[in-house]
Amino acid sequence: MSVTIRDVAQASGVHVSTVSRTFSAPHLVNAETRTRVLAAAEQLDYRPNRAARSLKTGRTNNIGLIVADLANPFFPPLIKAAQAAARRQDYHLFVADTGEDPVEEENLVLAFSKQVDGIVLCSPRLSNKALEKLSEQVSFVLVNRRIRGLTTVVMDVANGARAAMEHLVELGHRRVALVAGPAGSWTSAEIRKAVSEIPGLDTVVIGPNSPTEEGGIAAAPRVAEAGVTGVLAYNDLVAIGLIEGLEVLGVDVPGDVSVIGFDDSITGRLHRPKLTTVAMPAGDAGRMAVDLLIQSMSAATVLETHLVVRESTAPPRTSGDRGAT
Amino acid sequence: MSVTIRDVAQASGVHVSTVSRTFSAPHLVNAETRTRVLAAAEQLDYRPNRAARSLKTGRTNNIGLIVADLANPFFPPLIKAAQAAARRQDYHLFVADTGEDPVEEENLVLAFSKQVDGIVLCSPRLSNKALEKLSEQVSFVLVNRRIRGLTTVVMDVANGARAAMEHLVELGHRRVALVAGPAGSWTSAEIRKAVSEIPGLDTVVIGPNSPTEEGGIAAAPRVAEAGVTGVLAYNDLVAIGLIEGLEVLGVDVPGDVSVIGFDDSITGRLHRPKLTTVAMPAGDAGRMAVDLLIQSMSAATVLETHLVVRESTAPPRTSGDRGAT
DNA sequence: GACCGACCTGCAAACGATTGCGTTAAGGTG
DNA sequence: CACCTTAACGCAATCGTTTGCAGGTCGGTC
Repeated sequence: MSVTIRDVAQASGVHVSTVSRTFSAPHLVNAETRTRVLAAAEQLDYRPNRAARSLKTGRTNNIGLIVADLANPFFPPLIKAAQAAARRQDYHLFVADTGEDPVEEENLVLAFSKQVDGIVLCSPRLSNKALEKLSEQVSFVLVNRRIRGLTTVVMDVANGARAAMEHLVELGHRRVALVAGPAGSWTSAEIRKAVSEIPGLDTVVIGPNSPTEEGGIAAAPRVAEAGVTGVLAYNDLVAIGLIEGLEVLGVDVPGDVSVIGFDDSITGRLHRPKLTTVAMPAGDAGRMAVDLLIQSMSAATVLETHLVVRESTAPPRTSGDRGAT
Repeated sequence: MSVTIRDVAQASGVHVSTVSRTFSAPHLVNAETRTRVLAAAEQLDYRPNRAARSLKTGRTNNIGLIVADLANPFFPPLIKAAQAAARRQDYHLFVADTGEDPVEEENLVLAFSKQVDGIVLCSPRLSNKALEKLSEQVSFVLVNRRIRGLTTVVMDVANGARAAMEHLVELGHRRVALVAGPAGSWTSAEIRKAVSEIPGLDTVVIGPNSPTEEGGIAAAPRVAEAGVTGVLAYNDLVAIGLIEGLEVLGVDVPGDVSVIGFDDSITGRLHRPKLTTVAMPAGDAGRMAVDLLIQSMSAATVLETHLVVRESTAPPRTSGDRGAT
């Protein structure tokens, strides 16, 4: 049926072990023999059987990537970079999404565990305890979730949130809302904590919310009632939904209320008004996570974020002239 | 190290073959024995080794999904649905993107071929000949590319393009542009052909273009010079880029020029002006493609598209009153 | 000229599951 | 009671690689 190491051995007149070595330990085989074997392999179109290889070696050269929601524009750039990084080192990438469901998340980890060398877990919703237990079965690196003792790559959302709030303060806003993310979200908690520590700002927290456009729309009435002039949303999707919901309620952005998103996703970038947002290095995170996994290093990496000021923020009406000078 | 079928056999006092059968052919083993084996497996936390299984059986229970560009918002819903469909049948999904590069596309197919039971190839850029040759090495299903003899799932873009153009005609437009996609794109060719057959419409084709926002921006000057009042763009990203580019040139959408996109992606949905676009059943396509692959059926499936009229289209200035009645 | 590395290469036992075949026991039929 | 069928299970070969071990050859050194 398919061409095996044995066929190549026969064709080049050597033993199978020599063929094996020309691929996995070339320095152990004579240069001349090696070229002969490679020629035969080429001619027969031989391709090693990864199942057999991993059965013997215990390594699969596969890695798994689990995200909360593939359709959330935050993830595709991360996945793309992760895939490219994996491929560069001859690894293949399994991808799956949990639909924000912790149970499914655990099932996926378990399902992957016997078939990958490691897992990149993005924005996990499982408890610390559950994650620590799982880490005994399979090695993984966490993205945007920090747990002592586990390898992590996190983005500095706290700093991003501070920058966003400072931007609002500079524009003259004093009373602002934080439209938070889902309950189990580490980043949402980080943002919340960071924001609460900012002095001179009257902050009302609205949430938890679904991290989607619908979440933003649903939060709009509560934002409108809160009497705020500025909003930091959990992500771009929520920000956009919020803007849409506010529009329906007759509230103008950025005229009446300024809105800042999170992620700097393509959807936010192309939205009108152009979204002021906190840029997240999703691609860097994806790449680093798989590199750490493949080198099987343990580390706690922090990636910088930065504020991108565009058009969804402006001075509040009452102090408009101050910001317009 | 890890718990194998042998451990389970020992723990439950039966032969390994019986354990194997309780998992892969339960009806061949006595009910009582089966529960005993299952209990032991559960207690030992046994999980079958897929490498060993696929080595013996020749099947991997993996499938590969290759797309042109993971960051293009058209694909994530397709990937999400494909992954869900695969998972429902205990398959896992490899994902990779080619960056629109035919060479990388072929490399990926080859790299996957020994490790999957089949490949879903979305919007392939390879030649018919190359694809036919590859199909001898590994079975695949093509999405949005029709080739006789190969299993395909295509969306009826021709009909979508006709509906879009008819919409423009009804609004009073007579001279329109088609901002085409990349050179190797089957859908772009289909759209072009369909549009050329529409009577009573003066169509200028602009392209090929990169299927991205940048592609749209780059095409804007040529659209402005073409003296058209309506545009059908290759996809939402191009449409949005085009709108942005036109805006810079002082051309208003939809006031001066109407623009229609393709895909109905999230990015287009959230854009302002709300994008009139041809909705593509990406999720359906992803699901069907993996289902066809798993059932290893060959078929040529056509999925319907439909026009979604929103706010990026309006009557042309010169006959505005006609459309406004 | 005996001995010693350094290099290559062959041998064969694994890795963990699947599966055709053979054996045994139980039950049914005439 | 002899015979046959069926159900349940054990036996052992096998899938394609990897890798520790054991030669074998060759050139160089004392």
